[in-house]
This record gives sequence, C-alpha cells and structure tokens, in this order.
Amino acid sequence: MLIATWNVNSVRSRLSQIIDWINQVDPEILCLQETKVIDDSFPFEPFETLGYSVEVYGQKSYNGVAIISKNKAENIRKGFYGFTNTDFNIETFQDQKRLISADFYGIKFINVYVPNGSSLESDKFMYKINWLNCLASFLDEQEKKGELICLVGDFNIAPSNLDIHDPKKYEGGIMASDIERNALNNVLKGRLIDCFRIFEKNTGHWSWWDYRNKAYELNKGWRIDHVYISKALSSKLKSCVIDCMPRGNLRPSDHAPVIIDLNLDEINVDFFEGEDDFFEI
DNA sequence: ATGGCAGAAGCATTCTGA
Repeated sequence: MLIATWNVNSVRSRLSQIIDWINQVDPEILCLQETKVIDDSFPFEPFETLGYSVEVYGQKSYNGVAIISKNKAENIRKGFYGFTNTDFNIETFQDQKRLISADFYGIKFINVYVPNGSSLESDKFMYKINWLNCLASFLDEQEKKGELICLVGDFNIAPSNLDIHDPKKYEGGIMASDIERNALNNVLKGRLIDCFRIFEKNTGHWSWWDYRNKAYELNKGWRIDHVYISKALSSKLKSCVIDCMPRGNLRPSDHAPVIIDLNLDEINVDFFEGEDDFFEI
C-alpha cells in the first residue's frame, strides 16, 4: 500500500503531471502541499474520475493542503484541533492552511506544509518555530489518545547535514539551523521515525531543487520532504523512496514526491471483512 | 553580496516561496 507526499507548487498548474503520476504509481493515499487554491476552485473531477476521494484545505495564492485517497477518509480535520494545552492559541494559526488530517486503516495521517521561515532574522522565522511547537503539542495530544501516526509533508527543514548538497555553505542558515532541527526533533520526540533513513544512510538524496541556477541539472538539492511513522508501525514499513522523475518534467514542481510502502493488508482490512461476514450469517 | 526561477493576482508589477 503506497502512501505519498508531494509539494506540487499549485495543483492547477501541475494537474496533468499529478494525474499522469497517479496513473503510473497508483498510490493508495497522496498528500499534496502548496495547492494554492481556494476549496471551491480545487480541480476535484480529474481525481474523482480515477476513483479517488479528495479532501482539501486551501486558500488563495498561498499554502493549501489536500488528501487524495482511494478509500473515504474518516475524521477529516482541517488545521490544529483538540488542544488541552492552553500554551497555544490555535486560532492564531488558522488563517494559513497548512495542516489536514484524516484516519485510514486505524492510522491518523497528518499532512503538513511547514512554514519556510524566510531567514533566521525574519518574523516569519518565529512563526515557523511557533508553528512547529504547536505541531509538537498537537502530536502530544494524539499520543495521549494512543493514536498511530503517519506524519507527512514539506517540512522545510533538512534534518541533518546529510540532507543538504552543500552543508558548508548552508548549515546554520534557513532550513538548516539548530533552532529548526531542535524544533523538528521536539515534534518527533523519538516516537516518530524518518522512514527514508531506515533504508538510506548516505547523503546525496534530495526532494527539492531550487528553480534557479540549474539546481536540478547540477543535482544541487535538499531533502526537506519527509514521511514519519509511529515506531509501532515500523515493522510494517517495506520501503521509502524519493521519486525524482517528475522533477525532470517540463514546468515541474520544485519538489519531488516521497513514497512509502506500508504493509497494512493483514490488519484492519481483513478484520472488517470478517466482521461483515459474521453479520451476514 | 545579490539575483537567479516560478505561480498567483491581474494586467504591470509585486509578493511570496525555499
């Protein structure tokens, strides 16, 4: 069962590429970021024609997230919710549409578009850190409820210097600072694992290449798009890959999709099928 | 040190992103 995340940098500009990619890869769930469109204008029909359900949380021009799934989502929630920790006024984060979550197969899928932050001196940087701290608290709430988690998206952080093509040039700067890495680690708290690093320990693997300066042609990228799963799900994880191919398209997104293969076939699905049989007797 | 490339809004150019 393939779960994918892709910052598409405008769902309308990238629509035919996304549909082509779905036809090739056949993901069970595809989480999109930077859809850049209000919900009323989202292109639902091409996805629904392929048999997918679509849940969106968008805004005009900026941000926007969506979950495209073969099965209907349960408990769809848009933005942060359910806080018992009053340190965060989640209302202050609701104007930027950066998080959507839904349950499938007994797992809570959380799709995020983490703020970029601009530069360490910027007001946007404080917003980024506050947003990440709020995400950490949100995950604390989920952990209290015993939820299994799959957290995916564009994190706008290279977790380590292995995730930057030129760490000497960029370390300490935006997307590569200790402040951001500490904030990300506070989200993960050891309870969530970076799926990509289960399979690949070396540098040289990127999910984002700047549009400028021939970054893709020169393979000067960053690994800032991630999939994290609860430790309890780690035995179900079969693979995690970055699919670089769409970055080579004409008029591409600057990000590539990241795909995990989760072996969930023998849990909830079988259970529910068995339950149906029982009640039909 | 700066700008470079791209999308949206909207019609020239600015804002934002990473």
